[in-house]
Amino acid sequence: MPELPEVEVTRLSFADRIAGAQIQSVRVGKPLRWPLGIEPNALVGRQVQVVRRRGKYLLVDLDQGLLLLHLGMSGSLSFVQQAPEPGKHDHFDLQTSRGTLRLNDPRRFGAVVFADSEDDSQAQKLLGKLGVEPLAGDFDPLRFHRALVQRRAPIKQVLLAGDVVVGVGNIYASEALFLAGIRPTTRASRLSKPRAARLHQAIGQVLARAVEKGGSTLRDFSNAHGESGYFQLEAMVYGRDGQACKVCGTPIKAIRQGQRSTFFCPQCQKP
DNA sequence: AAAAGCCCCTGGATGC
DNA sequence: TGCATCCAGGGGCTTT
Repeated sequence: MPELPEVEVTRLSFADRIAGAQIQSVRVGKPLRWPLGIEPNALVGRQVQVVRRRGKYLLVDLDQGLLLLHLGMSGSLSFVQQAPEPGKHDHFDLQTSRGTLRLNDPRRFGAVVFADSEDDSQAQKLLGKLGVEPLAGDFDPLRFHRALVQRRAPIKQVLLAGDVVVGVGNIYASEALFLAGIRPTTRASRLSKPRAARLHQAIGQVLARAVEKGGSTLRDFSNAHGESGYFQLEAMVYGRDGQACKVCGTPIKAIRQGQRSTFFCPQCQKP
């Protein structure tokens, strides 16, 4: 579910409220993707400092170490003063002096991992190969083009891989490629400098807009306040198989690339 | 090195 | 409130 916009919207919805809180108890439910990596009780008494984001990971800095949170496909966080009894899909609770941060994740592809520092091997295994942040200043079109030229895979799959640029998942990859007028099957290495620059711009544009709209709520995404997102209403191609292109009226096509669905307009998007 | 497949897991939608 | 099948916003790991 959660791509960069959903993760960022989630972060914004609780970061200020949890900053400075002291951890009072930790509850773990069913196993998530990876073990926590620390005895839960060892976190009690530590203080939450800031909540950052790297790609689709949330980094919760503590006064000693940090927690890496990933929402996987179906995860969402809530942060409330008084948490109700945990439901069957509530698999992690961080009860603090300011409220309880709770991870709900039916499919359990998500994770909460403790690391002593961002540089240690535990954290680097997850963060080490991540590409550039698309909403940060160091995402520049020429560098982007130079990276793409070395990849022969279809551009959609290069975007999803996350080692060139992070945060672009299945929805926003299709949307950005539509905005850029690029066919998702085009080999990344065949993109000209101007087309790469156009894609670079489209990625920034679509992600920023999605953050503004609170992310996309397709089935059940909500931020830590429980609020839905509305970007899906603005989707140009994602989930619109067979429907008319909003620009030219041509039916949108759905294909599969690397076991993921891809949507594009055969008229507006050139190989 | 890069690319392609596989798989983790649950639940909703659809078809029979 | 039957059963089988397919699909879903991710990504690490293994194999080519």
